[in-house]
Parts: sequence; C-alpha cells; structure tokens
Amino acid sequence: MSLQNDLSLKVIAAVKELYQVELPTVEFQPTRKDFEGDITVVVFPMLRYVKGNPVQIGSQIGDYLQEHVDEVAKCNVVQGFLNIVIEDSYYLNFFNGIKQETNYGYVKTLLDGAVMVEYSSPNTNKPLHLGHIRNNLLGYSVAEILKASGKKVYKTQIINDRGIHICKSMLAWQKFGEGETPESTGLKGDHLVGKYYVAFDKAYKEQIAALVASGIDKDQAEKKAPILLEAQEMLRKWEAGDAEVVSLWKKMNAWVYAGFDTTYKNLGVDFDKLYYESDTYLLGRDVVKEGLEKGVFFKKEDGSVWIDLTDEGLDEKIVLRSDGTAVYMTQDIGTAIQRVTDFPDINGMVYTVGNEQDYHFKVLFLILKKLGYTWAEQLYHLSYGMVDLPSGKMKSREGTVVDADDLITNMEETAETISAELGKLEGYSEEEKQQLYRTIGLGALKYYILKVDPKKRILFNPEESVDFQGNTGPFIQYTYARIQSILRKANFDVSTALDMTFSLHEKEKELLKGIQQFPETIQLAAENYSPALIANYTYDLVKEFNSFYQQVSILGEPDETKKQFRVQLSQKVGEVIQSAFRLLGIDVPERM
RNA sequence: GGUCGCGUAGCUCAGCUGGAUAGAGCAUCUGCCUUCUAAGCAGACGGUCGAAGGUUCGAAUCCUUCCGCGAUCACCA
Repeated sequence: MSLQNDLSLKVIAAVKELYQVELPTVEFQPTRKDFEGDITVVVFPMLRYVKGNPVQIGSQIGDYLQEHVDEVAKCNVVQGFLNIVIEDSYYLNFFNGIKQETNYGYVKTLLDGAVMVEYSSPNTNKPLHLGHIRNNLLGYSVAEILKASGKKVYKTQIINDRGIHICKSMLAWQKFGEGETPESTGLKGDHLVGKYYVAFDKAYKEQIAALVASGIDKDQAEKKAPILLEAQEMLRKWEAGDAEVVSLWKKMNAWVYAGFDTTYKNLGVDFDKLYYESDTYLLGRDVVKEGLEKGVFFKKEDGSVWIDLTDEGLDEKIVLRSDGTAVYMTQDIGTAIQRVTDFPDINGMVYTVGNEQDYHFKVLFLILKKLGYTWAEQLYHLSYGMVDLPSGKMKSREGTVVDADDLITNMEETAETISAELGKLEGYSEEEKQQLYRTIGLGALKYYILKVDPKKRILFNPEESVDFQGNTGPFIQYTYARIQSILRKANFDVSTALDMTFSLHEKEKELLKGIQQFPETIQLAAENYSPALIANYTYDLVKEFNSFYQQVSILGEPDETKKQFRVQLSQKVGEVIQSAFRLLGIDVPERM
C-alpha cells in the first residue's frame, strides 16, 4: 500500500471522527520546496463537506494524524494546505525494500493480451532522414515503455516497397545508372537508390520545361512527360509480374534494406515482425465486400464503395475505387485484420505516424469499430509533430533534408571533440573511445528529440548543434558515469544490509522520494504514450543527485553506516537512470 | 471555409486528474576545482502563461469567442 493511499484512509477516518462526515476522496500534492513537509493535503475541497475555517480544519486533521499515524512526524498548516513531515524511517524502510530489486520499477509481463506497435514504415526509394529518426525513436521508446508497464509488445513496421515512387528510382537507375551498385560506388544502398530518385525528378522537371517551351501548358506537360509515362508503364509491368521489372525491383530493394539495417542498428531500434506493402496491398477488399453486405459501406452509381461518417462529424470516405482496386484505407483495414490473424493475442495497436495523418487514422479506427472488431477499441494513433528546419519543411526531392546517417555521424564527432577537450579518458583504447563517442552522440540526439512532447513540432537548427549541457542526454550520462566512478572506488560490498536507524540528510530524502516515483512514472508514460515523461523524470532525479553529490560527501563520510548507505543510494540512483534511459533507447557509459 | 493540433522567459522546453509567490536548461552576469569526474554545483537577471469573456473559494490548466502558426479535408500513399 502506498503512503498516499494509507494517509488518504487516515484523513477520511480523521474527518469522520472529528466532524461525522464521510469524505469521498482526499487531494494530495507534493509539498512545495519553500515549506516544511513531504506531502501536503489540500483542505479546500473538504469545505464542501465540512463547514468551517480551512486553517482550523487543517490543524485538527494534522493533530489527529500525528497521533494516529506512525509515519507522520510533524504537521503544519499554511492557508488551506496541511503540510506533513514523514518520518525518516519510512523512507529508509522503503529503500531497504527495493534496494536489492533488479529492474526496479518495471512490471513483469502480465497475460492480458499484447499490443502491437508499428513504427518507422519507410519508403524504399530514399534514405532515412531526421523525420524518420523522430518516428523511430518514439515508436521504439513507446514499445519499451509499454513492456516495462507490464504489456506484451510486438514491434512491427510496414515497409512501403511498391508504387510509382519506387518505379521512379528504378527507372532512373536503368536509364542513367550505368550498372552502378553499392559495391562499385562505395555508397550505402539506400543512398544510392535515393540518388536515382533525385535523378528522376531532375529529368522529369527538364522534360516538363522542354514541353512547356514547345507550347504545351504546364498541367498537360506534368502528365505527359515521357519519363513519367515510362514510370507508370513500369508500375503496370510490376503489377503484372513482369520478370525483368520484378527482378530489378528485388535487386534495388535489397540494396535499400541493407542500408536501412545499418541505420537501424546505429539507432538501436529493432522489430519483431516485418510487413511488406507488396504483400498487403491487395488485402482488405474482401472485408469491404463483407462490410457492404452488412450495410457498413454503400456503393455509388459508378461502382465505388464509400462509408458515410457524417453522423460522426466527418465526411464520406472512399474505401474501394470504381474499378474495384484498393486505396490506402482499404489496405490499412486489411493489414490491421491480418495482424490480428497472425498474432491472435493482440488486443491493441499503436500506430506511430506523423500528425498529417490524424484524419486518416480517425477514419480507419472508426471503420474497424463499425465492422465490429472488439480490438478496434484499443487502437491508438501515436501522432507526432513534424521536425522542421529553420528554412521550412524538409523535402527529399529538393535536397533540403537532414540525412539520418549524416546526423548520427555529426553527433559522434561533436562528442569526440568535447571529450578530447576535457581529456578524461586516459587508459581507454581507441576502440573504447569510439564506442563512447557513439554512446554520447546518440544519447544527445535521442534525448533531444524524446524529451519533447510528441504532439509538438520540433524546430531543428543544424547550425546550432545539439547541446551537451543542462537538460541533455550527456548531462544525465555524465551523472551516471560519476556514480560508477564512486562505486569503483567504494571497495566494500554494497549489498550489505544496514542498520537503518539514522536520520536522513535533506538531499537523501529528496533522492528517495525521487526513486519512489519511478514506477508510477513508467505507468503514466505508458498511459500517455509519452517518452517525454520518462525523460523529464530522469532529468529531475539527476539534478537532485548532482546537488546531493556537491553538498554531501559520500566516500568521505566518517560514519561507516551512513557512508555505506550513501554508496547504496548512489548505486540505486544509477540503476534507475540506466533503467529509465533503456526505455528511451539510450545507453549509459561507465566513464566519460 | 470545415475539422484537428499547437501558442508559457530572448531561445528550447516542463507544469499530473483546476490549488500556495508559474519551473528548468541555453544565452548574459557572480561565486565554487589542494577533498568522491567542473559535461557539475550555488546564485542573479528574465514571464500581462496569444487576447477577451465565463465557470470556481481558486484557472497556464475547464468552457465560449477571437487572433497567430501548422496539419488535413484526393478514385495519392
């Protein structure tokens, strides 16, 4: 039973005894720093049930608590706030209870169904950029948070490996590629293919310009440019299973996958199951036909199938073209159902997709509900804001993108420069150093992106490099490294049981309160699908630790029991930092 | 135009289901390395919480209207 629940019952009992009234709930908040106390009862809401002056009511409840609750040491009342000081022994007991616990704060997997988390889902015609990085980090982190909160999780992505955009890079490679391969050029496969996607666009624009110059109007030119017609023809051949086109498609996609694998590995993200759009794009049509019979959908005169969502405040939405082919929505309906077929224990899904698709997912979820799938109640669109540059939106065709691989390299180099200046790594091999620069560089990047609420858009200025001081990944990693340094120097068994009867330093108490909040923070982050809550929690804990570190001597403490306690406390803080950062996909270093 | 999201310090962001004088970091300025890692700590400076109404004992938080920014409203994906 948590302290708050316990106190809540006692307060209710106090009010019952003092005023003969049954309170439904009691409101608590952490005591503000400028007042004495650990937890505060807000008296105002009680005034509805108890007539009287809040200060007087507060003091009377306070007296009662002091008398009847062991953990309550002292009370004071300021205005309508009853501040309660909790006994040190309570916090020490709490610490004793959890200090040996591994993976403190994580809930062991329960058997109440699984959640599938989809993220990444790139196109296979160009390399990943900063926007994809946000997607990958968010999706991966939310998956880890859900796991830690007690859910079984499948990580997945649907790879958009077909369509006209893929044909564009294929065609350009065929025309201008002269047989180039990743091996012959030394380029990463995704970058090589991306190069031809850009080449296509260049040729296309030139043809349009030529056509316009010859007197054709712009709209027509855009539709009639020969290279575009060729790409469309290539798509038709692909859909017809033309051996040559399919073989080229396979070859170039394999290059891209190899490139993506490297980027994913660098980012530290992974997947349990991959779906390919080339396998799923035909799904969903049977479901639409069923839905038509059930009356969920209706058919227009031209044969196209729609759903009417005007009752829900939305519009009509097409689910099947007049020629009977699938649209994006049809596929997504089919894919969702396919997933539940593949993994029957799924009872919820999270789609990590940018907020420009808010409407699409709102409609998709509504359709699945109307089709009567019970799991449709448990679908969540993890919608996130775009990552913009000072120059505006990123456009891969115009070259105004921050490439994912370049960015990662940049961050590592920055970490290297700063580390070299500080020069604390004597004794490290070159390999260890490189590994460390990677840990720090990625830590900076990941934290920078994940600490922001997913809903908000991020303005990323490549000119101003990501910070390494203050509320940053490296700051937190640094604190972890400091703790490890202490543990290396503390040459005694830190698991020793201690006689916990001494009084706590104010900073020690604050740290224990912080540690105590970790489990509930994980639950909150899971409920809100928000890695930012984990990031901000970790930052607060780390700030508190650094303050403690500066004010209180750990290894220099003469009292042996207190010294051991402080080492153990530091160790636990280190463990929490590590666990929290694992949820963000960030590593922590032993030294830095 | 309809719908959705966002608007908090010069900049980047916190602020839980309404609660005490709105909090951090960066930047600027002060102090602190003969003692456990100064990527740190302590402090100063900096805010009509986009605007106006409303609900309430009490509003950055809830409601309404307006303003600004973004997204979306395709037989594209």
